Order: sequence, then structure tokens, then C-alpha cells
Amino acid sequence: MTKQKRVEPLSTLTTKEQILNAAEELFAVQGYSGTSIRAVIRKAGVNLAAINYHFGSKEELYVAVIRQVAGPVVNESLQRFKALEDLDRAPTVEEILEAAIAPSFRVIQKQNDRGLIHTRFMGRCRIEPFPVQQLADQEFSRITQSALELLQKTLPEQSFEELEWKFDLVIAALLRTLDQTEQTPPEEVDLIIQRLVRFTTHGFSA
Amino acid sequence: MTKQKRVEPLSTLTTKEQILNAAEELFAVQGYSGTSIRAVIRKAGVNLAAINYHFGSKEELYVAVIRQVAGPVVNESLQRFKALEDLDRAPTVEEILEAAIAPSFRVIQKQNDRGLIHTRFMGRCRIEPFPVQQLADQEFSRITQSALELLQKTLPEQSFEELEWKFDLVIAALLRTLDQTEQTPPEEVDLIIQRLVRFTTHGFSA
DNA sequence: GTCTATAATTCGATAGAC
DNA sequence: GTCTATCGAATTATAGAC
Repeated sequence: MTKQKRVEPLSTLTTKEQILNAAEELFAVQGYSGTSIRAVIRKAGVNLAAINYHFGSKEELYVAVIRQVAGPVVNESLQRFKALEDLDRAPTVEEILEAAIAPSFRVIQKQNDRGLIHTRFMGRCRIEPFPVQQLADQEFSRITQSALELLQKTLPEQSFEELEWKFDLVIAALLRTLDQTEQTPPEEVDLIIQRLVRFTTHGFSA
Repeated sequence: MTKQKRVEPLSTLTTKEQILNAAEELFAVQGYSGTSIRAVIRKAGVNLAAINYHFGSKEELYVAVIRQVAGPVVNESLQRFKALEDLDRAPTVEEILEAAIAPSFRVIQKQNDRGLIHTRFMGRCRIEPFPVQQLADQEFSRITQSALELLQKTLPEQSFEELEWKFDLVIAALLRTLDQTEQTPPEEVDLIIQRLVRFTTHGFSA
């Protein structure tokens, strides 16, 4: 055995995980500048030096949180885009926007306790002042890219620039909804997604 | 003469005005938590104690900036709503949304040098973390209220709750556009407004 | 009204023992 | 990996002279 496994109950989180969870919640509610690393270690119940040991700096901690939250959402969106590409017809605008929007909310249904935190963090990180917003958008950029490619096929009569600012308004509606979301019963999630998709689809086809 | 007038060239701003201008720009770009009052006094070229003397605290300074920026915009919107009420027909959704959206951009055309700062501040202040966002929304609440009243008359078949979340998506699109706006030639302002109005109008009627 | 000086606290980050 | 202790700088806010 070159590597040694931790011998702990599965329910116990590592220090690194505790920091990530506490940081995500505080960043989601108070923003990057409004959150001190001391507040993070207080909530996580770990030592101050642990943040620098595990992540290096406050900004690198933020990037780590973005990556952890964005990863599953981006993957699910890309998977759904792939399915739309494999159709023998051009996908509808509604299908494309649903694939871009829905995965952000699915996390609520998958793990209900931390799901609300995920949505609020995703809504917040992409409206942060520079340079945080740029770091966040980078992680979600593949969704935007894939969506625009599909939209070009479905709406060839609209210029790329037009599709770009329209899709940005879709993101605007998504981010605000994510940021403003309070405790939401899982059964209402589908309704929220449907509202968003219908509103933006109609705007898009204008 | 009970009050004494300053004897200064008109181009010279008072200390209070210099603070307000510097604060607006920094708050707009870096957010509330990301802006220190020391950065404000540095940019304004005034003394540190002047902020506490003129405004009392950092938060009260922020409120003063909100009031100064929101005032003219809210007044113009309400004036346009009033004109729509006085029509002998129900206003269209497009007319209502245009009255809610356009005034925020008109400041660009009125005073071009500080106009861009105004738009970015308005886009930023209403997506700030609590409690700043709440303070800002309060100043713009009369727009929301009047818009919803008119929308109820125009779209009586839609419930109030439906009108509420739809109008909130309009605000989402508006705020993101304001926040992302870079240097914009005055002649392009109308185009941006028209895009926003058309997109959201179609979404609203969905 | 404007200034200097500073109180009182908090910040991000790190050194070094264990 | 985790801890204590702390550095150096930055923060909001205020006291008091002018």
C-alpha cells in the first residue's frame, strides 16, 4: 500500500470538504468580498491555516468551489446538447434553452439539503464584480458555446450577434431566478423551469 | 441673507458631490463590500473624515448614491406611466415595459461622461448581496408597483402572481444589460432599448 | 467644514512547532 | 495535516485641533 486510506465513518467529511461546503454557502449569500476566510473557517469548524494549506489563497478557494458546483451542471447540459445534436431533425429553441436551464435546478432535487445552496451560489458567482465573474463564466462557457452552435442551426436566419445577446438575456433570467430562489419544494422545481423556458423561448423567437 | 452662498466657479464640485461621484463609480465597478471608503476618498481627493461628516457611515453613503441615481430615473418612469394611464385605451405591454426600461438608459444620452457610470451602478446595486439589494430595490419599488398596476389592466386574464414573476424577469434582463454595458455611442442606445423591450414583451405575452 | 492622528478591529497570509 | 501565534496591512469610525 503506497497510499493510506482514511479510516473514518462515511458520514464524516474531510477538512477540505468542510471548507468547501462552508465557503460555498457564505459566498452564495454574502458574495466574495463580503466573505472573510475567517468566517469560512468559523462555519467549517476548522483551523485558519487549513485554507492556505488546502487551497493556497482565498481566490483559489473560490475557484475550487466554482469547479465543484459547475462540474455536474455543465456535464449534464453538454450531455443533453449531445442528445439534441443526434436527433434526425433540428432541435427546437425550447429544447435548446431547456437543456441550458434545467440542469442548474436539478441539483435541488438530487440532494435537497445542499441543493438550494448550489442554486444560490451559481446565481451569485456569475454576477460578482470582476474578476470573480470572469472566473465563473469561464467554467460555464462550454454551455454557452454549445447552445449558440445549436441555435445557429435552428435559427439560421438570425445573425450570430443576435443569437449572442438573446442568449445572454436567457442567462440573465436564469441567474436572477437562481439567486432569488428560496426554499422550494422539489415538486415546484419543474414549474419554475417551465416558466423560465417558456418566457425566454418566446423572447428568443421575437 | 440668512444663508450664505458659495463663491466658486460653477465647474467646481463641492466635497459632498465629489464624494458621491467617486463612490458611485467605485461601487458600480467593485460592489459595496469590494469598495473601501478609503478608496473613495482617494479618488475624490478629499479627507477621510469628510465621509463621516457628510454621510455618517459607509452604508449611509451608499444609500445617498442610490437616491441620487434612482431619483431622476424613477421620476421619468412614473411620468411615462402617468401618460399611459391617461390614454383613452389600455396601454400595450410593449408601452408599459418601454416606460419601465428606457429611463435607465436615457441618462447615457443626457450626460454622456457620467451616464455610463449611472447605468453600471443601477445594474449593480440591485444585484448586491443583502442588505444592499434591499435598500436599492426600495428606491425603485414605485416603478414595479406602477408597472404591475398597468399590466393588470392590460392583461386581466393573467394572475397577479404571474405578472409579478414575469416582470421580475424583465428586471433581470434590464439589470444584466445595465451591468454589462460598456462605452456605448448615444445613437446605439435606442437599439439596446428596443432589443430589451421586444425580447421581454414577447416573453410576457407567452 | 476640513484637517491630523489614531483608536479598535479585522483582514489575508505565513512561520514554525507538533 | 493540523495547530498556535503572529506579522503586516487594511478596514470603519471617531476624537479633537483649527
